[in-house]
Amino acid sequence: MAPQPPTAKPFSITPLTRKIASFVEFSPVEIEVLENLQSTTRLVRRNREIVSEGRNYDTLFVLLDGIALRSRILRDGRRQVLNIALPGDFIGFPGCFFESALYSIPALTDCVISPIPFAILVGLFDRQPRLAATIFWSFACEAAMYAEHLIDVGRRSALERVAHFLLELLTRLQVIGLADERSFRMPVTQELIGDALGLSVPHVNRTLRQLRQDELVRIEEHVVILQDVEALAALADFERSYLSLFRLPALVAQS
Amino acid sequence: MAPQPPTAKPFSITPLTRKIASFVEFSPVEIEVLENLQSTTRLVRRNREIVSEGRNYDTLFVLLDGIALRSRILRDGRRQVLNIALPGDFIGFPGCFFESALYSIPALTDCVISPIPFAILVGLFDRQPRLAATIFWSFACEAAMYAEHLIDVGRRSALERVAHFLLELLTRLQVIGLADERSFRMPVTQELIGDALGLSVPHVNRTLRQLRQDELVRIEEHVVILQDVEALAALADFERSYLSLFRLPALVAQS
DNA sequence: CGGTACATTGAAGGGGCTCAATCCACGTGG
DNA sequence: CCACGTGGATTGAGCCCCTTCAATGTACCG
Repeated sequence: MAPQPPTAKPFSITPLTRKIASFVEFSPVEIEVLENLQSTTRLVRRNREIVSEGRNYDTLFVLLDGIALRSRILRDGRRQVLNIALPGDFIGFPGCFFESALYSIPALTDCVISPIPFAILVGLFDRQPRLAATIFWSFACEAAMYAEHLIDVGRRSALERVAHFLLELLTRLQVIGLADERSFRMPVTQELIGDALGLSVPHVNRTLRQLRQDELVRIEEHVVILQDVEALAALADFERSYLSLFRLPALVAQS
Repeated sequence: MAPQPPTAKPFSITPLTRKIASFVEFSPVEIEVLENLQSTTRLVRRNREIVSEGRNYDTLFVLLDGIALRSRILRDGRRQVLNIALPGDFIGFPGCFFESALYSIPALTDCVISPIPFAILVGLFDRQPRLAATIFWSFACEAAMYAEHLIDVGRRSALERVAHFLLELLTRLQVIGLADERSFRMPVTQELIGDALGLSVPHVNRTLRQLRQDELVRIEEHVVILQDVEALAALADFERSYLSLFRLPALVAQS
């Protein structure tokens, strides 16, 4: 599905564990608990919904493999893609904390997910506070992505938006070892980009052409190549701190 | 600052307590713990910053009185207002969970705030899991507001955006007893609305004029009157469930 | 009385949309 | 092996929503 991760890890380590453990040093016991949380798995086929807007859930899910979207369809058919869920992400926040899910989560590719009942998650706060705090933090990180996305759509031009969108994807995929220095593989259609950024398909097309002509981005056969990451970051005013500079270590040490 | 709350409560109850207790039935002990969290207060003057982007914090804050903004200023001076913080809201999520705050939080009016150290918040998960879960949920609610805001800016017209924005404010203010059936008092400038919704000031002006001509909204002397809430909700496709229909009771019962 | 903050209005322009046609790769069934 | 359908990319023409720039009005305030 993507380039191999740069660092080899034991095959039993899931993307969630890898992501979370890349920030905090966990004990073997904590790692084991974390892995056990993900022991039940389920396969969801491409284009089916992992979560459906309006239905009621009493589990969260961890996305173990594949890519999913969080999206809302408006009455008149317009669609807004809120976010893209990558391996290691929790699915169901914040929607699942409501009586009925606020958004749908369709699988963009075949997905392997692992349900985590609320009750277990809540119990974690007692028995594994460091783990709980880490999971808790990951929700804060997701909220920060929404906020950053909001700035994107509210105050940036189409060119800046697309650049920012691709840079965020690159950075997030790098964290979980699914992207190399400047490229990644993902079935991003222009319709998807448009629905994420509030643009029409024709205009996404023209914007991508512009980026191609400026030799900044190439998309070929579902492989996205950011030819000049520096220039793109300058263009989009991209600050990666909201994806990495979190203060979990301090938080956890205090508890 | 606004119409009187519809239900009389003991004067010692803070807006946070009132808001949280409106969803879940708490014991007297829990109420007391919740109140004690807010025993230290600080006054922040209008136009000063409660939180400054880039600085480091080890407390969250509860907004006890007044109105604050969460916002980001881009390099070229464009501003995006992410959200409006009302009495009873937590301030500092998600920004304060990062090494340096991601956004600034300027006080729109004089504000009374109460700092809550991270350490205490984390400790709460042990000793008062119901309270902790409730606070936890309020973060989910905030994330949902970001997502809803994103849909607004990404896929709705200026008219729909303004209508949705005002409806959300009305609903949130009603929850804390600061709005009556169809109006509230708040110093919303057209610049603020524009920066929240990704619109220019002149266009906000024209949009408001349209709403006024259609006899849907009047803004006079900082008092916002939604003359026809039903029609506005239909226009904006406003669904209040993301502000109220949360499933905390079930969550807490399980723990 | 001048300064500041905000609302209002007009003119002109552009960024992005809508509508529509075309093209291409791919899969599927006859 | 070809015909056909489908999903997606691409391109063009026309236009409109919203922006930018600029001027004016109007409170309020030290």
